[in-house]
Amino acid sequence: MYRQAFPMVPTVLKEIKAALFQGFNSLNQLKHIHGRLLRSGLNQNNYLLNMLLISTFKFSSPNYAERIFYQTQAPNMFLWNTMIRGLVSKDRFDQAVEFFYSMREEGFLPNNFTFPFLLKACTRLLDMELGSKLHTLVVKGGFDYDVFVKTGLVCLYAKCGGVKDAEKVFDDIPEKNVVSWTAIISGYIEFGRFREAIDIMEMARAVFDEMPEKDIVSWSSMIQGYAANGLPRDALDLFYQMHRENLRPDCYAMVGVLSACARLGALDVGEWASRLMGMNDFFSNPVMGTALIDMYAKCGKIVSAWEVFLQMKKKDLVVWNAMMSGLSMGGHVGSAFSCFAALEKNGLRPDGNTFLSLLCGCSHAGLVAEGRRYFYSMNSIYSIYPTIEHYGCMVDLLGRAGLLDEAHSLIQNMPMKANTVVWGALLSGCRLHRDTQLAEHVLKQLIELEPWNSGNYVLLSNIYSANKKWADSEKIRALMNGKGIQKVPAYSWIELDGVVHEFLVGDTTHPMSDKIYAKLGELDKKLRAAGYVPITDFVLFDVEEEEKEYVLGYHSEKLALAFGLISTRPNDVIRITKNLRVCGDCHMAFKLISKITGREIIVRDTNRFHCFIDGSCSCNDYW
DNA sequence: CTAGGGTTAG
Repeated sequence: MYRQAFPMVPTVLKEIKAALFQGFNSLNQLKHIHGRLLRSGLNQNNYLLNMLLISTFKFSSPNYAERIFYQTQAPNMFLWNTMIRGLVSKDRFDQAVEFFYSMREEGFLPNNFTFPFLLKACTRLLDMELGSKLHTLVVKGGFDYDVFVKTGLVCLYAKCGGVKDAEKVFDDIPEKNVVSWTAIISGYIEFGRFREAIDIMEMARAVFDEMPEKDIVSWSSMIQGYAANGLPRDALDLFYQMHRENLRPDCYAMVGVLSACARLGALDVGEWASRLMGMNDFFSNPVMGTALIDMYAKCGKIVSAWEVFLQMKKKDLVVWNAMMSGLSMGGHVGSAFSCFAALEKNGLRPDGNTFLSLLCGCSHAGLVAEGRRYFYSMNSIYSIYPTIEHYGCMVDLLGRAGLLDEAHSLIQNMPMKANTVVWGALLSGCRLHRDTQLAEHVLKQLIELEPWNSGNYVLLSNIYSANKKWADSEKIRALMNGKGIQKVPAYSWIELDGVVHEFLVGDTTHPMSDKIYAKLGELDKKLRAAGYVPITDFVLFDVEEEEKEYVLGYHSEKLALAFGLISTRPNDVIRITKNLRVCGDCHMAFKLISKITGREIIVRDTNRFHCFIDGSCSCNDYW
């Protein structure tokens, strides 16, 4: 049917404008309006087209947006900017940059609105070459004064340049605002991934304390930064402070605090924090759900983790991986295997992390054959190349099972250079199976890779002593002392009423120290009566000879346990977290203590969970 | 029409 376009324009224009202002409920509705625009001859009205484009990106249809754009005869700056912004918002960074080049070919110069989008694309692409060019263009175009543009540059340098460059741009911003302040904080935090985290967080904190105005983004960035950079207690402190200042956490702050709780094993805090939000937020947002699952799993409450997992509406691969990793750590390997099968049925493809969870689960359960099968299937079925972490898991698996030669030859044949994690895994195997000869070789590798780590020297010298090679033993001691090497202290902590109590070996600084030691004395009597003898044969344990028995009695996990026993009600479960692996002597003592006291004790070490109930442990003494 | 923030594994 032929329609005369012109006379209809005023009414159609009104309708289309109304529709555009109102927004659309579906992409089809949008396409319908686009059709009307085309038929009415208004399809070259850039103002209307721009509104249409923005809506199209809202519906996640960058391809359709492109079609609209290419039908436009004379796109103006607004349209170019909207396209670039839209593509960036859909993570199509390469395409955004291509659009930028076409734009310049068409004779348009980027303006102050173009640069922030472009800089973001550039940042995400980690393309510093393009970044430098953009910086030059910014200066040439005279957009140097613009806070928005400058903040984009701060982010660029922070992510793919260096903090120094980021600082230079930041200092130069004439009128800084919350966003630019937060950008430089994020820059420090980002940098913490490569450098000494503690210093970096101190720098970030200095800026945070100094900034004139903070908003939820600044708070959650700091919280997340603490959590991710090994300072989860500071993350909690800051979260509490934010709460005291009556700022409601949003999903980013929530993810940050849950991640901190997961690292600390602080279940009560985690549950309290999660209740500050509606449960639906966790079920509908995969990132939040993952954080909650991980928190529950790492705090040993796997049932709750599973419940969250079941209720989540959209489960992406990360959600599955977190669940599987939690199951593996908790010793529920069979469930992790089932998850793996279910994941594929749900149309997802496993990635490297999926296999790390599986291999870690096999390792804890001693399932050598299954582990080998998964490991070799990575390449042959899924075309995933094992990384050094996968090799580390395999060495761990084989080493625990006593297949030390196979583990060693795996290291020698792997396509990359072994790191300390891999050698460390083999060393654990040597320790478990009392192979001092191989351990000697491993320790030499470790000393080469980390000459600052005292433990390696102590162990090697112990081995020499055990083999009566006194001169060698003495040489190693001298070498170590000459370098002024210090030990990494082991510590354990326990959470009570939202407060984290920390203990070092032989710690006497806790306010209840007297009672704790009294309790330990009482326990020791009962233990010895029950037939416990301290294990002091520790050639392959990093314990100084003369202090062995003394130290064993006051290991950090024992102090935390004694404190837990006197500070909780008789039937409460005691949850302890340790920054290193739980020691063999403590493990034996804890089993007996769980029987003597009738308590359930859960210890999370760097590696796995140990649930002590009625005299036995969930790891079956295999860890 | 603009800039800053997140999860598993390390």
